[in-house]
Amino acid sequence: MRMSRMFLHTLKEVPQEAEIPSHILMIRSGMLMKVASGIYDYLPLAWRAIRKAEQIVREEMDAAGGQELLMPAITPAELWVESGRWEVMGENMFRLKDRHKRDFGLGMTHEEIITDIVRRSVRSYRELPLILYQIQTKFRDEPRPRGGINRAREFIMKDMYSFHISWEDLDVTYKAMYRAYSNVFLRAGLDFKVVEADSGTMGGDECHEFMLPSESGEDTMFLCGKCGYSANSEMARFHYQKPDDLPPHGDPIVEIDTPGVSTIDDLVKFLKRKPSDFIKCLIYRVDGELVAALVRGDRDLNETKLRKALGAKEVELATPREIEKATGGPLGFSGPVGLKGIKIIADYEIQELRNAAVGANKADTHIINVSFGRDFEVDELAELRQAVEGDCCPRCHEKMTAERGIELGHIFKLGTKYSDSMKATYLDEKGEDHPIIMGCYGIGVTRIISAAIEKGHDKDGIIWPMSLAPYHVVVMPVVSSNEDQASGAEKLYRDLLERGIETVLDDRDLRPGVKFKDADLLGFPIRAMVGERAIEQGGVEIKIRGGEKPEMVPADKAADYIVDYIKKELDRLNGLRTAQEKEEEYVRVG
RNA sequence: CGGGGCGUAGCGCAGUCUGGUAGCGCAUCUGCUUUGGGAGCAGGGGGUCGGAGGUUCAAGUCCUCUCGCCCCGACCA
Repeated sequence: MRMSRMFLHTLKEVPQEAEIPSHILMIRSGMLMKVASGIYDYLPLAWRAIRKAEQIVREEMDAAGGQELLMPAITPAELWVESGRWEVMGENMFRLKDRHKRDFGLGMTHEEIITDIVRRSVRSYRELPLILYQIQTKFRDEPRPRGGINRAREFIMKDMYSFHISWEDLDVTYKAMYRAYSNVFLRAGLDFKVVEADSGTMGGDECHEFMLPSESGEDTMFLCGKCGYSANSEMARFHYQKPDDLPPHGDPIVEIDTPGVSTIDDLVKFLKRKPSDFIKCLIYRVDGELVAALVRGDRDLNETKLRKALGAKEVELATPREIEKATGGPLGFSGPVGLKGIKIIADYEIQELRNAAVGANKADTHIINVSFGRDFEVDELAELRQAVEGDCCPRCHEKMTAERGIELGHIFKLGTKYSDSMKATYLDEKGEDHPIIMGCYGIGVTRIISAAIEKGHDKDGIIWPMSLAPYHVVVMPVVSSNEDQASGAEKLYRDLLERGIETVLDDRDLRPGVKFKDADLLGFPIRAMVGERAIEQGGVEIKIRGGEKPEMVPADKAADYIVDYIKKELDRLNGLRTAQEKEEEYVRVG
């Protein structure tokens, strides 16, 4: 590609819409253009990188026994109604009607569609296991798109689904996917971590997230440096040690006026006490029933833990009216003292509290000097609070660290959630009917690109891993109007093209500085320069993006040098993959 | 959905408080000079000031409504 003909518009200034490095650089480098919030044009350079990521994913999925297909993006409501997710997906789903007023949703994930395919075709246990996947544009009307293509409303995703006769068989594929996912990210040069996660509205059992540690990430993960325990913030448990002796109960409880003071922040100022001296009393609707959940004032309640502790399907904060009905007081003044007719569940820490302040279940009133066990009891103690940095590992009791991360992929054991509701069954050897056991596995393909830039950049621009770079090398005559330089560069350019190297020739008649800046911004892994110095010495200056000083290579060896370097670098990334494969045994399906 | 901020040329911004002929930098076009890290000079083009209504002799500026975008939070297959 000649840069004089390339559709490329780089920006010198930081676009006002962008905040995180990958978003800024994708716009500045002319890869990305916003069409609407969370909706982007992928311009030629971005598209080349995306296609490379896709290809890596495709190769690894095929190697792990997957078969690629393509499902529609426009999906009929009936299928979603069958699984119950037409409601569950709520406003996250883009919806439309056809001319006959029939309801459709734009695909945000395809469990329903694939389950429909399988139930209409698979009859026998002999056809299982089966692994199908697609790489396709997904649509999600995110409440808040952010970070450019990191969290977009339209994005490219690989979604894979597996079908089994048993949980044991699902395990085999799950492990194979775990490995295939690791391979994908290693080849993309991404140093990922795997964490336990909650399956949320996907339903199902075990699941893992593949995370790229990054400041720009939206998720927090908890990691134990000693035993390797890792979990996302939703799932992260911790070791709770009850103190051996607690201070004695203090003065008797007293009601005090707290006019209009209802948040912990305001109470801290009003009563001049620490946040940890308060008890947060949250009223939840748990599968239709109201429950009071207690955590210390400085803690956040983890709804996933609450849901699990109560063995419930759904937990949601109660409405102000429900709170009033349950406690007799308005929102912001709930407390456990004297609270009757409602189940109370508390975080373990609550039992340590003495002389705490709580809501009095009436307007503008709080109670102080409250002690657990003396002034109130609870129905149940459980781990309800969110883990924080410094909590101890639930397995080995070592201190854990917290780190931000970008979710690159997610694998789930679904079980029979969809096969039950949509009646996808197979016949076993005895001719008996059973629901098919399912797994599902997603990778954010476009997110691989933003993540790679998030990790691979410096003050001058992008530093692509060889495996994702839109082009491997830029050949640059330093002064295009100089005939020797132009013809030297042209020759190298043609040599490289002939040898199948993805090359651009910066033949634009611009000042050298502009071309250098663009080359750095666009992040080509290799820059081959033919300038005055090179011509004098009969060589080509070769500079590795992100590397040290350029190296002068004899002109007749330059193409070899570049070809070798690219091969070595791609081999290195592939080598990470095979090296890790040897470390662990795993079973490959297919 | 709650809180905060912003919409003025393709991009980045000033002008809005205090109403009076719409500006700057970058980009772009023409010419000349220049050429190893975002050149210089000269000349040119480009705007329904997000939209609608109102106040006023006069609105980018004041008032009302509305749309869009960004950030924090809630949410997140």
